[in-house]
Amino acid sequence: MKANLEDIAKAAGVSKMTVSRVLRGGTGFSADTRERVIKVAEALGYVPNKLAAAFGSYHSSTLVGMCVPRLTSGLFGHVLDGVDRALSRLGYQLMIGANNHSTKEEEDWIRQIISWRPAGLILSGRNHSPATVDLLRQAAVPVVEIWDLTTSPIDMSVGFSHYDCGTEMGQFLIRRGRRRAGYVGALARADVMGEARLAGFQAALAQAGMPLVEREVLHDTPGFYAGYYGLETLLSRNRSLDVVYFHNDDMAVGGLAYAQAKGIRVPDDIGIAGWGGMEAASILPKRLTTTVVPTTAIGKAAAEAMVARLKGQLGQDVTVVPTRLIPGETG
Amino acid sequence: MKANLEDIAKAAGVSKMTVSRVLRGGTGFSADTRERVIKVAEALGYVPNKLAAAFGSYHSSTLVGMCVPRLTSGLFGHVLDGVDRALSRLGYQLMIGANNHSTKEEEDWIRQIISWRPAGLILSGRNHSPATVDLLRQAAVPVVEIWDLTTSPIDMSVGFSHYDCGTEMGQFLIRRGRRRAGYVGALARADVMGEARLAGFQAALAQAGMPLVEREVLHDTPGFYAGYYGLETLLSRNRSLDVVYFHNDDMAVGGLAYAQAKGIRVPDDIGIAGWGGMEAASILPKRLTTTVVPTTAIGKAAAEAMVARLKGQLGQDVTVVPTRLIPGETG
DNA sequence: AAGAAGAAAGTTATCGATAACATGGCTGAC
DNA sequence: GTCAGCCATGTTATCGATAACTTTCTTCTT
Repeated sequence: MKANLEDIAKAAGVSKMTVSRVLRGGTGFSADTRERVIKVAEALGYVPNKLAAAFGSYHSSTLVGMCVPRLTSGLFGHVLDGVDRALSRLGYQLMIGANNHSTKEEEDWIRQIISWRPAGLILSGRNHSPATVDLLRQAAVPVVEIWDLTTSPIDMSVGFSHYDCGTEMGQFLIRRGRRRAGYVGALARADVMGEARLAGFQAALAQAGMPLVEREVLHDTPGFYAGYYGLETLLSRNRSLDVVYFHNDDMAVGGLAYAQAKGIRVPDDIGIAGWGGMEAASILPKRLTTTVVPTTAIGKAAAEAMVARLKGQLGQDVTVVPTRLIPGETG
Repeated sequence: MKANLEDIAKAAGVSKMTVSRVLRGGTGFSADTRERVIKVAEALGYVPNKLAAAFGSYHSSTLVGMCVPRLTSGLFGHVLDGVDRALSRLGYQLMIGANNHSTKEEEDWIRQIISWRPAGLILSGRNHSPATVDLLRQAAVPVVEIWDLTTSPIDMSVGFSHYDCGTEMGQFLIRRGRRRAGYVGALARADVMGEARLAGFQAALAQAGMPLVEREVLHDTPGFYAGYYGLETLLSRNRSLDVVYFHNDDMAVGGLAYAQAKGIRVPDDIGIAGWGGMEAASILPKRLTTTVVPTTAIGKAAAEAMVARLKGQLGQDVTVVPTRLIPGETG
């Protein structure tokens, strides 16, 4: 890595500062100078040093950190994509991390990231360790919390209410005549937002005077297998259930597979509802009853809120994105 | 962000350099000094400035860049996860980008990333623009290319042969008695590696004296819908096919759904084979015939090769990871 | 007891870009 | 004709940590 501003300056017969101004596309130089500098920079194969730029002035970092629960989650893949598309177009770089649903791991990650003096951070979830909140406040870095909206944000936030998702689905299933509901989840302590959906679901049942008949929460990745075996466990305990709400679509599809394998008719014998809106769910023989989350839009909105803040514009502090309940044919 | 090395040095009554040595866990200080410095650093809530560290010395960057084709790909989500787990444990940070199967976008991304002087880069694929190769050579940055192994690497590489995947599947299907094969793919020009699988597949057919009867390549995301409509198109052109090889599992599952919807029996009327090993495929009523790719292992191996290089150890330049053909019940 | 060897510090220069301020030349208004 | 004011530029200081030396102080050997 050879050429720096000084080399260009010498070759073009101007000062470093003028080169800097030209290359950043500012003002304060003639068209003639501009052309000369750009030509020289290209000839020397100049590669800017953002390390130096960001270090020298606290305003010029183009680094944005983003922390998701798991990198293998299909939903968050789309959120990440939405963020990346919006940010990279504007010249920002994305640093990612996974917290595995642990506030401790999130704190460790933030400690690392903060030391890079990022322009902003995007976090998923509202659950942070006290040390994390301290750290963020001290660093005075813009923060967008995405995914959940139920509590008050640190700074900005983009998302929806998981509780409301659960309530809406509960009410829908009751309207469809379901009376004996069960729930299959995963990672109870860790995934606060899954718990919020369950709480909303139970609230809807309670308001209609029904209990949650049975629940099973596995200590496993919330995927197909967990759904399959979760439903098996639930039904082995109680055959009278007429609908099961799953932690997410992956698990619901697993449950569907179990029902099919055992000759249990869906939705006649039992209803099945998921959450999240995985792509696969929409092309099953029977469309899954679920709640679709606008993942890419959340990512895009988060990136835009961040950029607005960085540009000093007055952005919205809380952005609510609508989820959509898909009636489907399994509920 | 207040405290820096100097503040700690003053408060502890030592020099900046000593503080630096202590906090980096080097040598050259007494146990007494060490304790004092660490206590002061904690009291002041010191957050290191990696920007300054990386800028000041070219050896201390802990930034690794990784570029994948699409962030929404389930397979690459797992690769990313493997890389992240291995790297973050060692204190490295991951900067990501997506190239959307375009060497131009990859080049743009690399240009951005290089200006952060990363310790290393992980790229997916072997197809790079000449300018990219130049840039990488000039920057003298360690590079791990993952995913495909068929051509000679820039630096290090981790992956397998897509061509061989295709050949193996072709031979397998022939052994199962298939004679009239079709192919459904997507994004032909862009996804070089999908094309390599097809080439291998065709080579296997040719060696057995069979042609590829029919092929359909959609200009669409290689997902469920593309598979569904791809098979529909293929069969509308030629009903005599007895097996169809799909670009990936997502598309194969879409094809499976189409067959089911139209009452076409699988594997009796037609065989279906995919590639990649998506989780969902393994729990379908009939296990999908496919090739499983060890995604997480590839990520882990790539990260380890990178770290070995960064630590000056002599690592393997080419790591071959085995793929596994799953016979399944649809082929 | 003198000198060598090594541990525990301190000093100085440096990385590359940018902010903030300083300068010099030209234009236009009165 | 003069001076305000703007434009194009140059100068200087600075960000925080680290590499490479240098210095000081022990300790051990012969």
